[in-house]
Amino acid sequence: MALQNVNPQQTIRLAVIDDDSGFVTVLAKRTEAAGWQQRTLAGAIPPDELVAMKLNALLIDPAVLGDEAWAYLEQICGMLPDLGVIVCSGRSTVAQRVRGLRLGVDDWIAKPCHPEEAVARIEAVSRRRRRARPQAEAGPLVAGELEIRSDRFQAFVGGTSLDLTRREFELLQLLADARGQVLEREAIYQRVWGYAMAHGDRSVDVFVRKLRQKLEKLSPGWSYIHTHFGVGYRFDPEPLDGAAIEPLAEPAEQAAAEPQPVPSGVVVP
Amino acid sequence: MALQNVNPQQTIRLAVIDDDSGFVTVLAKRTEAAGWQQRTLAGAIPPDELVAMKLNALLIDPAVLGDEAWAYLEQICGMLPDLGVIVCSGRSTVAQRVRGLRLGVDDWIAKPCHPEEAVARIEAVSRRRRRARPQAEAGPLVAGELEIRSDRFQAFVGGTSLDLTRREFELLQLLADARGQVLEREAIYQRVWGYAMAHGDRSVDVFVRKLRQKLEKLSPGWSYIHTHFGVGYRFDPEPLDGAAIEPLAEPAEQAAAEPQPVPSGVVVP
DNA sequence: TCATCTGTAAAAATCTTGTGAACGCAGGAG
DNA sequence: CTCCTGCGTTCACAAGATTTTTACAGATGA
Repeated sequence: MALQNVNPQQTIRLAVIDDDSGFVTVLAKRTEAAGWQQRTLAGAIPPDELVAMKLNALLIDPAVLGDEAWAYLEQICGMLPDLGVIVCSGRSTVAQRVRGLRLGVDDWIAKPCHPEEAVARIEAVSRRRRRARPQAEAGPLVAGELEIRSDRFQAFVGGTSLDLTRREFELLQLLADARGQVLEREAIYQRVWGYAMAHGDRSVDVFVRKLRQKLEKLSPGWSYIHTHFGVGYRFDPEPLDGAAIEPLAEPAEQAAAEPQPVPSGVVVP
Repeated sequence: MALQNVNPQQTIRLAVIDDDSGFVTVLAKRTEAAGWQQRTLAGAIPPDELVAMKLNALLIDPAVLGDEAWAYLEQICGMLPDLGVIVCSGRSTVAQRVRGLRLGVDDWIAKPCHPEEAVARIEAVSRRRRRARPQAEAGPLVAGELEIRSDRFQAFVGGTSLDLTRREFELLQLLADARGQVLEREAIYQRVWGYAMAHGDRSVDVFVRKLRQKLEKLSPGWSYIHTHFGVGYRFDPEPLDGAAIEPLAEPAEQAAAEPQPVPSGVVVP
């Protein structure tokens, strides 16, 4: 049970890259009052470190970064589509602001700016994540013979653990939460790994294989993760039809005649 | 292979509530150039009508609404969580902007403002909104016996999947979304493949044939894709004339068994 | 009737996915 | 401090699926 849920909204995790100590201090005061977690960064931080901070928003004054500001913004926005990026700059031209917004910046504020407005804009940018996430409280999710317990970061079949690693569990949970919906690889990667998938990355496939292995080991007779060629994966527990039964009938006519359930473990295009 | 994806995102549907005709006109020019669909509204429009317009974003000058502006903004933002709302006002105080942003407004621009920046901000807001809710809304599209489910990248007839590949599905979805409108090959190719069609490319024809095949297999008795000689294709589900059907025995098997030379496409002069 | 345009089918070219194994890294044990 | 072990990442292939190309016959409209 989460006691720290003081704020019905959600506590926003904010990082600030700015050397205007006055502004940063005033801002920190406000955000603290709002129950946010704020951290000030010295300069350009590698994207993966930002991921590790699990930020909701990043406020950045490009002046701090000098010439590398544009490149950094582009990198950040490209790799972390879920991170709200707000630029807070001194003088700027329309062309600069347009360039920034096109790059993926969510909002561009002019300095000096009232801290209250900055807070409101950060909030507006972060607002999208309001999607109900009752996962922490929701009871164990049961699917087929599988029981997914987010409180244990583990899945079980008949009481025995699948021994999933963290990534494996997160992937399984994401797929299972999607409830029969096809998820594209990019979307999966984005949500599990936290940043944009590089072209040609096969991590998702590899982890799906690991999951399938562990699932089949403890729950043979069920098929859980289905491949959609050219698209992605879909979670949907299906009992494997006793393969022993009817290997005789002709598949073609049968297929045309009745709305057969998708054959087990089959690749659905 | 030139990947000049003109439309990385989708085309944005924008509505404007503003009586500054000069600004609106200039804006319309820019948005049109960007391939967006823009519409100007006279005043406060009921939320359900806004829903019907399937908008991505709404640009609004509160001055047009007078005293009801705040109430209207609150109503809109509360009822249409998927709509990006941008306020573009004349003079405004920090308190007003903060109030608006807290209400749910996504961005607040000061007038006069460069139309290019307005466009960029609308784009930024739409981008964020879109990421927040990938595909939850689009309910299944039903046409004739056909049910197109974008959450599964698949179409069904009576619960049975057509087993469409990704391209086939995208083509079908494009045609079906066009609702009875004739689409030229070039336009189809541009939107499904993402780049310009080379002269003499028959890909569209080939995929239309594949679609027709799969459609007829599961839904004989209906004609979905119609050819317009020298132009392109049009999606419009029509029951085939009763004379042709009426096989006393099982229609499904029969249809599946022999590839009847029935013209798959009704040619409309 | 002729020049095009479209429907079909099948071969050829590409792209995707499943899989096994090597690699590198970080934390824990000894 | 070094060695081991678990975990995540990347690579290389093979097996398949899908897409593109090609060729030809049937349609269409002038």
